[in-house]
Amino acid sequence: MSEPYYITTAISYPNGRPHIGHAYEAIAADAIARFHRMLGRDVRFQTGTDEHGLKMAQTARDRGITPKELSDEMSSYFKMMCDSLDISYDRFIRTTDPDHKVSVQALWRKMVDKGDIYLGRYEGWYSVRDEAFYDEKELTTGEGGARLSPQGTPVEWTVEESWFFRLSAYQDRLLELYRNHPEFIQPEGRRNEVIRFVEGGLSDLSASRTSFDWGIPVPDSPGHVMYVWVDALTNYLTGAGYPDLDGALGKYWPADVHVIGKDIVRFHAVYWPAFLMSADVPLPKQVFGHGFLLHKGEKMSKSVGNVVDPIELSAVFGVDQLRYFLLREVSFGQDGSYSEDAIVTRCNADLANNLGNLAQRSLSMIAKNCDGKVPVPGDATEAETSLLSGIAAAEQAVRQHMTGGQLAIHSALQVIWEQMSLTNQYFAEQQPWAVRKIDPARADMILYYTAEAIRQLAILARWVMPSSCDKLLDLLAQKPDARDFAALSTRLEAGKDLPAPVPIFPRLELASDAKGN
RNA sequence: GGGCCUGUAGCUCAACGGUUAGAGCAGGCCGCUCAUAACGGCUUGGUUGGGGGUUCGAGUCCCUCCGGGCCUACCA
Repeated sequence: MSEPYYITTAISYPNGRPHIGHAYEAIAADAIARFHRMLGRDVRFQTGTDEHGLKMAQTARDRGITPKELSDEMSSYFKMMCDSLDISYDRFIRTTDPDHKVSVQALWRKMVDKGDIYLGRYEGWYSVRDEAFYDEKELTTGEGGARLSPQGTPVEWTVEESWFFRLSAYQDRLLELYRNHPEFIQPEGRRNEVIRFVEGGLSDLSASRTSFDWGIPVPDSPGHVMYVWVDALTNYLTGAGYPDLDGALGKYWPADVHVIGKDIVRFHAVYWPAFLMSADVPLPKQVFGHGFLLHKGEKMSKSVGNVVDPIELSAVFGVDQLRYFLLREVSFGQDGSYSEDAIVTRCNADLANNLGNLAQRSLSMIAKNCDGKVPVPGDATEAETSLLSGIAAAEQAVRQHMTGGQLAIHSALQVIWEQMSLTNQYFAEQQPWAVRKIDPARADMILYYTAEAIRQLAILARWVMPSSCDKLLDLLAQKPDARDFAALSTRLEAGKDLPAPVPIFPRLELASDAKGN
């Protein structure tokens, strides 16, 4: 069996509908997962929802339904988003899944056995109305000097019993991990921040709550439910069959990469490895903190009203168009900016004009002049040789960008699209439409090599735009099992019947009411 | 308060301390007609945020100022 590859996204907290940021993370992780599948790896890709906690319980109460009913509904929106964006998850995990409870409680017991869990007190300013603790500096002073929460509700100093995790004991081992495995936290900037944070000293972590009950119960401790991060992070292990890592799914652990947003790097790069060290579970190989998507350079927020529904966007511009745009336009790891305007510009230039039109013009020439069959290649000249060797070199560059620990998705795409431009150049220089009049065999040959280049380019881009590239490969009569990187070296078969060509990437237009958005 | 990152052509970004700072998109001109008014060629455009310094040589290193962003911290 081929080498396992386990990749996860963060699980989303479904107290609202999914937004473009959720879509971005899912798309990026999906592309990486598909890339490794095309490389022949045995890929396991997991995403899902994190459903416990106070907020969900409150919202459910407000709506007069049970937390489970609420999370069933909300989780389904996230699953629907994944399905409509062609996210090829192997499991959509929910923290309310029965096996997750088993997994979390097993991990907890291991940490208890290690002596890393102890009973203590969690103290702070607590608002009964908000059911939340607030930091001193968040408070405001109301009438008569009363302390108020940011929501204006009264707070009182509250002492709550809580189980604590002995995080402080892991400072040295964590620093050693970061030192010995620079690739553990990526990108580089995030790594530096985490190191400085840990160097500054670690406090023990409150690991249970008694103020609400919508969560996974702490074993043998009535009234206590698991703190959110113990619960949520463990989903990655649950997906590998924990506590039975010798089972069918155990081969996927340790995970190759957790793809997450930069805001939760600390939980994944500090708490998570500490929990695992405590429980004697091998550590994941990498935590990759991607950047945020900004709308025209500004943060998205409900109050500004620039929160965009990814499903709507993909319905307007196309799923693969959205996928391509996000992965090509944003430097993976950096923050990125998007706008409908930018999507249209980028997709028209790269997809409709460069790739789509190239395919359409060459394939329709084959349809008209070659009886709809793959023409005979003949003996390649310098032009054809360098065309294909350029693409072969690009494939190597793409592999390096995607497997070098950097996950430079945008660079990989850039390299592929350079080859598309070169193929357009080849086609224009060779002028098969003119050559046909004086040397039909040579014209056939030009069309053959152009089609072959398109076949290879479609394979190279397929992990980013699965359905469009599959359509393109359909037009080249390629079988489903001839679409991975291994198939790059098997040339088009002359004489094979091709279906009538159809345009794959239509030109996009900005909806008039969306101009400038 | 401490620390990190960043500011390069209208836009998005490249440039091991080394020849006249590059590319894509956008703009302009020309060509072509096979194609989704697409493609190809040529081209306009930057005192690399300001100032100072190190160096034979600085976008690249150092200092400082200005403008963004982020992490972190119990100064009222």
